[in-house]
Amino acid sequence: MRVVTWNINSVRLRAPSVRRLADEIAPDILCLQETKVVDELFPHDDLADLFPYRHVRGMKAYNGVAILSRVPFEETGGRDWCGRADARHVSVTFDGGVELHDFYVPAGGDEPNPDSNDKFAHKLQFLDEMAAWWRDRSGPRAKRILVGDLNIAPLENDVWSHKQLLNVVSHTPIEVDRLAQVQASHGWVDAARHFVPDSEKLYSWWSYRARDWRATNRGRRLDHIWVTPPLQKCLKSASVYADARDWPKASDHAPVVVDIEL
DNA sequence: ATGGCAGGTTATACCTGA
Repeated sequence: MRVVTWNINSVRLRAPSVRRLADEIAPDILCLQETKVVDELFPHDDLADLFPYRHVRGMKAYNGVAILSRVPFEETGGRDWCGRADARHVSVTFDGGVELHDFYVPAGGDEPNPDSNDKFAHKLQFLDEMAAWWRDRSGPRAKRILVGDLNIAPLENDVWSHKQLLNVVSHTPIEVDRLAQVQASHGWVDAARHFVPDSEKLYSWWSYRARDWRATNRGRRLDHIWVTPPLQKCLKSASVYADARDWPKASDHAPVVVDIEL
């Protein structure tokens, strides 16, 4: 089973890129973030032949998440966080009981100070609610997968310069600590780092602002795939499909790919 | 050291991204 997560930065603009991704790497399950479209206008017709099963939750202009699948799922869910109906979470349950959750964590604005920056306060609250929710959902033997744009690059080699990004939102110690609490709250295993050692650079996002993103390579690993301990031994491979960052009208995020033997 | 880009909007400047 190939699970892919991708911040697509507008699913209507890039529906053709979903087709190309399907052609090139054939995901069984594709989780999207920043779809930026209300459910009524989601491009179902463009994608139904590739992914007959779809659970989408969007809003106008901002955020929005979607799970597209070649294999059926039984139940669908997703909840609001921080008291806002802002389309940042959907979930599905597959035959056999494997749960999949797709998140889009708030970016957090510019200034890493929750007292002066409401967006950063929102990000921290979102992470705290996630940690509390997963802590309360007992069942360490449950088979669960959590994917998404978590908007945090936790490790030193998840960014191009640890020192230069220490005070930049996405890599500040306060966020990294909060994300570690989310991870610890349910025993989540970082699937990408299960295969790529911490000593090795690994990114999933490169800014649009670089003239040549590949040459400067100032990336960050903001997109993640986590699994619960019972699925750890099922992990077969993990990678970032950076080729997609070079496609015409590319998203600034590249897809993250994990193969799991379910 | 700085600034650089992109998507969406009852747009044609401004918000958000990170």
